[in-house]
This record gives sequence, C-alpha cells and structure tokens, in this order.
Amino acid sequence: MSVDSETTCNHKHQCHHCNSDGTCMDDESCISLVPIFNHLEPAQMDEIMSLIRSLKFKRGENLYSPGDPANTLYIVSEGKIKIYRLSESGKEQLIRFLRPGDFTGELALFSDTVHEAYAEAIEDTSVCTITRSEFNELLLKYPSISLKVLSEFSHRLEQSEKQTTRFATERVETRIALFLIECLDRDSKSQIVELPMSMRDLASYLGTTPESISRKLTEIEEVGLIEQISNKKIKILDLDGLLNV
Amino acid sequence: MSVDSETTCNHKHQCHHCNSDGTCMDDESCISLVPIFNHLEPAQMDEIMSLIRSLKFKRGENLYSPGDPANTLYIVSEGKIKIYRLSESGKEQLIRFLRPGDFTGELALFSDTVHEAYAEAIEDTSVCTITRSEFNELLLKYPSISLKVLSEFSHRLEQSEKQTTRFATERVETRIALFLIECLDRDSKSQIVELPMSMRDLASYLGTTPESISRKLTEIEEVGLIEQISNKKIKILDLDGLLNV
DNA sequence: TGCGAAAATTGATTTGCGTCAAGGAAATCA
DNA sequence: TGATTTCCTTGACGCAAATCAATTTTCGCA
Repeated sequence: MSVDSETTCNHKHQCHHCNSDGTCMDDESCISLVPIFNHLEPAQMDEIMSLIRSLKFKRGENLYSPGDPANTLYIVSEGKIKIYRLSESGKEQLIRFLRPGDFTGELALFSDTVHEAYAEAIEDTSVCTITRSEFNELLLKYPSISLKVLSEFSHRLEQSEKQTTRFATERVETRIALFLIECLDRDSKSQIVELPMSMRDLASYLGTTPESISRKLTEIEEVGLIEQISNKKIKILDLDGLLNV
Repeated sequence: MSVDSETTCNHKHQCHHCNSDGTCMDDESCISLVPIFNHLEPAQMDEIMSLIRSLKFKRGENLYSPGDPANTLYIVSEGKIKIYRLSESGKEQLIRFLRPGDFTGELALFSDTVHEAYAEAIEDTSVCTITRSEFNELLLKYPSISLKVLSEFSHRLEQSEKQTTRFATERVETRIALFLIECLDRDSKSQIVELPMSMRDLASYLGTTPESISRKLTEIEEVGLIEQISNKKIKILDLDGLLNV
C-alpha cells in the first residue's frame, strides 16, 4: 500500500508541494494518498480534509501504547512506523511496518476499547489523524469508504490467520523460506530478494531469534537453494526447492 | 456471538417457528439472529430476507474449501461449523467454530479472491447465504451494516494478532493457561471451566499436540493451580498463579 | 447395556531451536 | 577517517516439546 511517484498526486484536484520522491508535505496529501479515500470526488476529499489534524512524531516516539484509548485513526503521510506487541511474558513481536499511505487505529476504531499494541515511529514521521466519531460519521455518509476499509481489514485478517497457522505448524526453516518467497513475489523482477528489515526485526516478525535466522539461512544456502549475496540481499536459486523446505 | 434463548426473537417483528432452544427454523431467523443485521428496521430486514437463500449442509460437508471462489456470505442459523486451515506442510490448524448467529465468507467477500481455509459442517447445519454483489449493495444502501461488520472484523483481527503473538513467543504451557483463563472469562459464574472442544481440537487450536496438552494439564494440576474434575471440566484454583505460568 | 472405535493418557526417545558466550562485520558518529 | 557501538555470525549446550508406541478411558451406537 505504499505509494510511488507515478501514483501520487494523480487526481484532478490540486496537490501542492509534492516532493520528488512522491511524498507530499501538506495535510491534503494524507487524503489523496490513501486508498481508503483517494477514490472520492475532490469536493468530498476537501470535506474530509477539514476534519483531519496533522501530527508529527520524532523517531522513537509512540503514537500509542497498550492501554491507550483507541479513538483516533492515523494515516501515515511521511516516515515509518513499527507496530509491535509484547506478549504476556514480555517478549516483543513485530506485527508490521507502516509506510506512507498505510493507516492504523485498528479495531479499537470500531469498538470502544483500548490499544493492545505499540505504534512507534522509527523515523521522524508525520501523520494525519481523524477522531473516531468523525470517522464513523464519514463512514455513514460515504459508504464506499467502508468497503475500502473492509477490504483492507479482511486482507489483514487473512494475512494474520495465515501467519498464525504458520507459527502453529511450521518449523523456523520453513517460515523463513516462505517469507523469502513472499518477498520475491513483491519485487518479482529478478531472483534477488532485498530483505526489508534487519535480522533482529525479521526474527521478531517470524517468531524466532537472530541466531536461528542466521543459521537457517546458511543451511538453506548449503543445500543450494539460495545464495547470500550480502547482508540484506539473497538470490533465490531454486524456488520449488524453497517451497518444499 | 452465539445466541441463547433469551436474546433470540426479541425484536418487534414477527418471528415464527422458534424452537425451545432458541434457534429459529425459518429463513427469517438468519436476519434477526445476527448482530450485523438485527439492529435494522423490520422493513429493512424484510428487504434483506428477500435476498437470502437458505442452504443445508450435512455433517461432514464443506461449505467451502481452499481455492473456491469466495463470493458468498454465510450466516449460520443452525448447527456448528469448523473453520480450519492446512499449512503449507499439510498440518491442520483450527481457526474457530461458528455457532448460530456467526458468519463467514471472510475477506474474500471484499476482494475478488478465493478461500484459503476450510469451512466444514461438523453437525447438520443450515445457513443463510447472500451473494457478494448483493451484500455489497446492502452495505452501500445501509451503511450501519458496514460498521457492524467492521467491528466484527476488527475484533477478529485483534484476536488473531494476539494469537499470533502467543504462538511466536509463549511456551505451550503458557498458551494453555491463557486459554483456560479466557474460557473462565466467558463463563465467569463459577471457577469451573468447561472445555468447549476435544483435546484433539484444542491441540490444533493451540498449535500443539494432544499429548502435550494432557501432560501440561497434569503438570499444572500437580503444582496446585487447577483441578481436573473430569475430561472436559477443569476447576481453577489459583488464577493469579495461572497468569504467571 | 455392552461392544467397538475413537480419544486421551503415559512413557521413552529424539530433535529443533533457544540461550549463552565470544569473535567478526557493519553501521554510526564525531 | 578512525573509534565506538550495534548488528550479525558461529559454536557449545540444555531444554521444551514433538514423535513413536502402548495402554487406558471414554463415548457412540447397536
């Protein structure tokens, strides 16, 4: 759901101050950026714009933490945000990263509860926010927004359930192999995967340790399925083989 | 989201042929049963009723399987349905059970994809179905339905992510303890938990084996945190202790 | 009520992987 | 650019939990 310079600012409406890298600096960009809003008419976007409030977070600051009341929708306009959870026993698990165009606020937006996860800005970040009550009114007024949000939620749910099943049933080696394959699907141009995060984060995301990731990658390399080109780059040599790890 | 005899058929609209156990046999019951619809006006429910088609599945039949196009919303009116997945390596993982009032159709309802899970009737079951296109029209016409579905989805997503984190970070013993506590929250009247499924299913749900469940329960009993009254009944003796397992 | 099948328990064994510890590579900052 | 910190890798070890196998218990059905 991230946005590149081709797809940014392509609606008829005015969109000032776009940067060369495709991100827009003004508040308005939040609306035109995100799939849940950018299908609307310019006039409707203007209306939504009047509701949003722009906030900035410095690297390291939390947008929300567990226990915080969840009454705000956050739309990322610049920067990078890490969503993670602490388990009952205190271990951290990475859920996802948010890039410009992504949103968070989660369930709590629709039921009156508190957050259970952390949202931490890992770069200096600016977000657009809408309160729950205003967002609910928007959903009632423009039902097509709901369909977009439902689509996004159902996709996340599918992903999450798939991840759950993998944790419940697959070995670490298999989880790593499947992750590589999914990275390849996204890039898909070459056979080379660029790992989108550090080993530490990847370990947290896959429910294992950096040590195990390192070891398993070496093992997979030794049987000829991949080649570790550099720290972050991995060449897939045998896709079918990987699928059967 | 299951429904008992107190809460069934309590709207002003007519609702014929209700059974003593609270389930209704006629098509209409599907609509009045489910939280996503039962807040509507009687006239609106009638309109929806005209769209639904009632289907019956015998015990063991699948409502859908992975690869099936997902273009139908299923609302359970009678019976019990098991949603489960097969991992890439072929192991089964239980996702959830559906009881009267619950619905499925998942993500696929909002993005044009195929199912990834199995939905199997484990009792003789009757469901009400609506096609995707008709359901989408309903959502656009009655935006309040979207809010209900969003609320349900976000709740499921929260649950799923919590489960993912547990699998990723907690030991089997802890997962079992947390499961018992959540069962207690639902019953909550006494300190006695009635396991809602077989050991086999529980193992599948918790990402472990029946052997491990059996062993761990015995261990937890030996340190005095619980008492195994019978096969399916467990008495919680020390809730705080369980939380720290 | 009793039989047979399925489910649950218990034991013995194996193994995957986390933990701890140390050395090397890479990134960050002045 | 060099120094310091953080990250990654490799090795040795221990443990949690899966697997395999054999009873025992429970439950569905005749």
